[in-house]
Amino acid sequence: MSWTDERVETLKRMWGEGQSASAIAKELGGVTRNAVIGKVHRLGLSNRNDDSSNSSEPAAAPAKAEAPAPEKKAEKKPAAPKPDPAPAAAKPEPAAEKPAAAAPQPSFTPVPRRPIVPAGQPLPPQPSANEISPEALANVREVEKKARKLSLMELTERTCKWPIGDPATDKFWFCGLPSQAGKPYCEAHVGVAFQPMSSRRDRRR
DNA sequence: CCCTGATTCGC
DNA sequence: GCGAATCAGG
Repeated sequence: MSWTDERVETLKRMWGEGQSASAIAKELGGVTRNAVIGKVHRLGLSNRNDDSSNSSEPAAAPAKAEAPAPEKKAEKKPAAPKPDPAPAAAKPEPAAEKPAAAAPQPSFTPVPRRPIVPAGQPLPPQPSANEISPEALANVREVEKKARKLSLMELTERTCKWPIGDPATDKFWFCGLPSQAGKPYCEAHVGVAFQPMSSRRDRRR
């Protein structure tokens, strides 16, 4: 498969939507996520540094006498310090108001909403606390019906640790569904626990 | 172990 | 330009 205009377009669209490279690769077919990532980089889509007024200087501009250091086999420490300015917060979607009055409420509301204050100017927004998409909440209710109802001891690295019920009674258990990679919750619960998903551009490497 | 994106480098 | 291999992190 080659990168036709159409395929590139799909790539751009999905990447812009915050889709993962593997998801995009799956959608396109015939390519691996590596291929997608590679393409994304070549297209200059990886970082949101759309510096329109920038035409030269990739990153490290050798002022004058810069030690070339060919270094054919740079195994470790390529050394590429790049200042990463705070990413501007993006607003995924407006979301509705009070989608579910009788939400499950895991007793301690694990909703670590990300502040993300773009050291900028006014900061008037101050959105009204929660803004979870109705679908997400509906999904959660659905998911909790088919929770595996695991006990604390049954939880593993890959089980959703979203608590359900009242810890003070026997009517308490954990979701237990397959958790998302690296996350403590399953997909549905990740959806209500975390809003953003794509602002992870801070690699020190 | 699962996943994510980032980077390198032979082709 | 391409993408597998590898790396780094969650």
